Amino acid sequence: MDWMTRVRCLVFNAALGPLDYRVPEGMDVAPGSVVVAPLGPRQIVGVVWDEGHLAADPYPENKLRKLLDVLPVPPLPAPLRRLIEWCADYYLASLSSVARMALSSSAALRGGGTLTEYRLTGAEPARMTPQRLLALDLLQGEQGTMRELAEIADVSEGVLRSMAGAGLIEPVQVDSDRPYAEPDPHFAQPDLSAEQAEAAAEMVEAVRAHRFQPFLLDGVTGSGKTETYFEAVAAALETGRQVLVLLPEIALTAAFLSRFEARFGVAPVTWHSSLKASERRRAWRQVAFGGAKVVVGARSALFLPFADLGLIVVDEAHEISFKQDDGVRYNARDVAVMRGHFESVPVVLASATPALESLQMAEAGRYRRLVLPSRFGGASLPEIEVINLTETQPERGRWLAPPLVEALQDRLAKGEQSLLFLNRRGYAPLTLCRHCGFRFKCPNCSAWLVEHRLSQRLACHHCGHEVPPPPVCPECGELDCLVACGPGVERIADEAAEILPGARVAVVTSDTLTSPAAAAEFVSKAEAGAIDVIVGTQLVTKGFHFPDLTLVGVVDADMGLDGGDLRAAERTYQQIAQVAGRAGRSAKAGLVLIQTRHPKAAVIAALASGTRDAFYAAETEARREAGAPPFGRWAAIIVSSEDEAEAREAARAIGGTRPDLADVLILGPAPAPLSLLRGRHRYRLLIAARRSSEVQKVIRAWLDPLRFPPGVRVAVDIDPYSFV
DNA sequence: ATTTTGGGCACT
DNA sequence: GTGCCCAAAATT
Repeated sequence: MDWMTRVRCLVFNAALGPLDYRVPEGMDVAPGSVVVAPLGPRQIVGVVWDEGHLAADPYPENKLRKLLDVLPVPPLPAPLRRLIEWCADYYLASLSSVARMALSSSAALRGGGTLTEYRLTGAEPARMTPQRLLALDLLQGEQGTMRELAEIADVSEGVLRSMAGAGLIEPVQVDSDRPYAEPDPHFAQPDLSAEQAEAAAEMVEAVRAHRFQPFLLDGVTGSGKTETYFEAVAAALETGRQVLVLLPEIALTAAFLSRFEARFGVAPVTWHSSLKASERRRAWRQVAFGGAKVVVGARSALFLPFADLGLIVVDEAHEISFKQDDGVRYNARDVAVMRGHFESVPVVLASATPALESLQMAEAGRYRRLVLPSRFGGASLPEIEVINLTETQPERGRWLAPPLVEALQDRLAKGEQSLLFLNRRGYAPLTLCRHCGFRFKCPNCSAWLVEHRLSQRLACHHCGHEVPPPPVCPECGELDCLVACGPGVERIADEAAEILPGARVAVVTSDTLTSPAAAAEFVSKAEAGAIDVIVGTQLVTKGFHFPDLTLVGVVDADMGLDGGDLRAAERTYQQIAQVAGRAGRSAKAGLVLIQTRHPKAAVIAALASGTRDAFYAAETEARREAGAPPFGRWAAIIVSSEDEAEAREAARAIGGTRPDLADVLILGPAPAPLSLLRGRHRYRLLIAARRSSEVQKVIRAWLDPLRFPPGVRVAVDIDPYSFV
């Protein structure tokens, strides 16, 4: 492209718009090329963008500087460039901040590199030791780094090093960014039910046609959604294209990986924030070069530069953790659909409890709804009963009511597993002094400190602030006067252990399952029957399949209902329906007991009677009448500063220039419910607009002219999920 | 964001 | 005039 003497680039600097550069003689660049450009005395990474896509006056020819270098990676593909533009426009973010998410491995951009792996030479050992015998046996056909081989052979690296010295093991130089083993679409053909086969066929057809088509795969818990969409994955693999599977939690990947490997012979490539730099680099490069066929990842995987994408799956698509709440505030579920649109590939949103927005899209004919109405393998859905806490109370100082206690004792006696669900980490959400009434509060946030007995800490769940529990009250100095108020999972676990002497109780939260390895260990213990009672937060509500789990107790069904959140009822429904779905997944029937003070509340009644559609219909009507999403467009403007007065003043200034429009209602500014978060004082404005209004345009025109002191941050949240 | 510049001011 | 500090401008 030697005609292209000048190009416009996105540069990775949040404060700068697109910049023009001259292309030096002999340099080959195209839209999407990742380049190094001079900026003042420095060098900066940028991406060559499409002619005519970024509005700005052309920079005078005589002031242009030359690009310095093109980095050795494929240019970002056009569908990804369109996605970046769409995200920046829709979520009111800068192009460079969105583009940065696509270049999320700086090491990958430079490329190249080798590492040394080792394998058996097949030589006969002159001297044999027990360790060497073990290694020779277990390392047959294996190749890996010293560390990996030591792990496989269960011997120390020293043993292997001596074997290398004796010529039993030889080094092999390998490309550190080599392609991954390819999944085999025919490795293990599953037996699908007629329902599953029918749903799979539709998805497979869309994959083969390379056609944009969103699917809402709506199947009850235990209906085999994963096996069904695996057929679409297989179809994409058969045509040589790549697949992206998004999961809401890293904790779920362990279970997913083993199911994937059972179906396709090898594990997929994983992508999440805790990858090491070298793993991240290899994954990024192979996604870009096409040597990573199936990537399973967290929401950030959405912006990977797939060479030839054939399918996107969003599993547990209703999960609110797909909404990113800092930096670029995007919803991965919605961005996935847009990426499918730009890539011309189908997008599968799989869930047993779809988001109301997704159901509405299906209703409107925009998404194709595929229904799996029954559990796989003849298992039936669990029976659900409500315990009315206003009539049937737990003993004083306890949280489990007698019917739940009896059910737990019964399951323990039968050797079956139980699951107690409470969406609250730690031992107790509030600690106070019974002498003077002092309450432990976070110094950086307007929140109480949560007692964690396992780690002996009082912790803030918002900013990570931690202190050891003091022996005396910090206010009045009284000894032994601190009392824990309210239950957390740790406290429920203690109670379960008291009620059920000898029972093996496991607490499962993000505090205890800190890594995929820890998650895998929990799963294998639970599957082996080494756990009688699981006490967990939302982490245990989905993805797990324990055949002997027959009782689920919901400790406090009302917890999520207060707070006046738009999605409170929907979220409560989803969480309880999901956790209920853990019960009775195989031959033995399941029972779910829901403790509530509001048995008549619509969401509880719907759960008890299994009338999901009626609940969703009523909730949809309520949203329609309120003009709430998906029938209206909502947005939030969050103003924050370490200085309270400065934040208030900036919010007031924004409020003072609000546009006056018929179809846009603007509320606030008001202090945010969490008025202090991580040391920043926060104010917010809420914008409720008609669906037809161009709310992004309105907000841009409103905020663009305003200037704020340094230290004041103004963030816009389109389609907000968090109202704190 | 980072770097350069330029103005105002105290000091010599 | 020189040095120093801070705000404003420029970066393609």
